[in-house]
Amino acid sequence: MSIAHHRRKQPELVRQQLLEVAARLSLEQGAAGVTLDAVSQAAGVSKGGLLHHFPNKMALLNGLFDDLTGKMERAIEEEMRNDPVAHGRFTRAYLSVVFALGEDPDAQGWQVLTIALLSEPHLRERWRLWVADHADEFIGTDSSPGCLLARFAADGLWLADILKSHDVDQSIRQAMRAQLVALSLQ
Amino acid sequence: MSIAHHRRKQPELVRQQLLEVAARLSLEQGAAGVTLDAVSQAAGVSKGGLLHHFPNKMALLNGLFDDLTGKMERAIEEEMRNDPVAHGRFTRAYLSVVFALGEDPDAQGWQVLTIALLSEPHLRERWRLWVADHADEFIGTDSSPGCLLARFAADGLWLADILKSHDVDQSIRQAMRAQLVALSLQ
DNA sequence: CTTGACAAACCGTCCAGACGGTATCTTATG
DNA sequence: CATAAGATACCGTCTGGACGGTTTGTCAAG
Repeated sequence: MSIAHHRRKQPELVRQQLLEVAARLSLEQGAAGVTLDAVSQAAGVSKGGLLHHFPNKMALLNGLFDDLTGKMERAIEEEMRNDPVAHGRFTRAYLSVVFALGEDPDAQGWQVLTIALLSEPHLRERWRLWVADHADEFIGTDSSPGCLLARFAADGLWLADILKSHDVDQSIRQAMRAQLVALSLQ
Repeated sequence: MSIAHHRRKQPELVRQQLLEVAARLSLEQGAAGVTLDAVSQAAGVSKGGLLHHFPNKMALLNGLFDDLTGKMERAIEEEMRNDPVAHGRFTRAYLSVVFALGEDPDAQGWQVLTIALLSEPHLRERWRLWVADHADEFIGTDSSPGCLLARFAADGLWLADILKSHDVDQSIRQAMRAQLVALSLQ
């Protein structure tokens, strides 16, 4: 009986807090660091509390996946609304979002997704479905080799951001982005 | 006291076998499937035998890393030897190796590396060093934005191969490669 | 007073690594 | 060359701890 037991109940807030903490832990300590004990403790909630919101660990990971892909979904839609050119519209939105990811220091929750993604075969499958759905939806405008290549390059940059493996100068970064946008139009 | 205890001793062979099995397990069951018990059993070696070759689990993972980056290293050097043009030579070799990876069905051991890489912070650091070393070594010939972009795109394709997230037609694949080679020359 | 939102103790399993041993190989010495 | 003396390559069991999940209890709000 402590803290959360006596404070005003805000289940949605606690749920969000749990997801946030899970993401942070996965970044700092690797996917292996995401244990029910660690997450619940870091979120200031008991293990039972965590399991009340997510009945098992996979539910927690799925929650993370839904949360993050949901945000990505909305960000992409937002970008697409401001793009008058049909051809390659999805690809350019994708570029915007991915590039922004690397520049926003507190967007690390996204990066965590990729890591968990690769570790968990189940989430790999969900990601494959996500990609297939979008490739299908925008097959008319974004299936050219140029678009595909641009998205692959963005993924590569994403990976580099996650691993912090390259130190890319900001101006070069922008030049690369311009080149990829050009690719999406060809 | 069985099998390997009575057969002629072949430490190097056993060591190789252990690495191979570890890679296979990681692919089939995810990183969590790489336990000392599972690896030793699948390799036909006792747990003690495994721990004789690799004093702890991290040593095993490091062994995997060394083995795979070593192979990659040699493959790249081989490719570079056959390339007369200095500018972008490393990048083109990198492209060759990465593209070949996705086409060779039994090169899946490589893919496992990436997964373990992202999961383990320690290996992430080692990978960062590997990249930094090579970027440094070929700074004179392969540091142009075009080269960087080409390598990022290759990484993205690599990721797609691992996740099996995209179904890229073989002819499109080759067209993309040609375009990336052109980028490495500009 | 019922129900949702937690707490806290507990359980079974799995896993990394330690340990004490045994079999085979290598090397040095007589 | 023979062989003793180690060094090296394994075997198989045990343990302590971590981790996912369950159960039971508690409190606050409606």
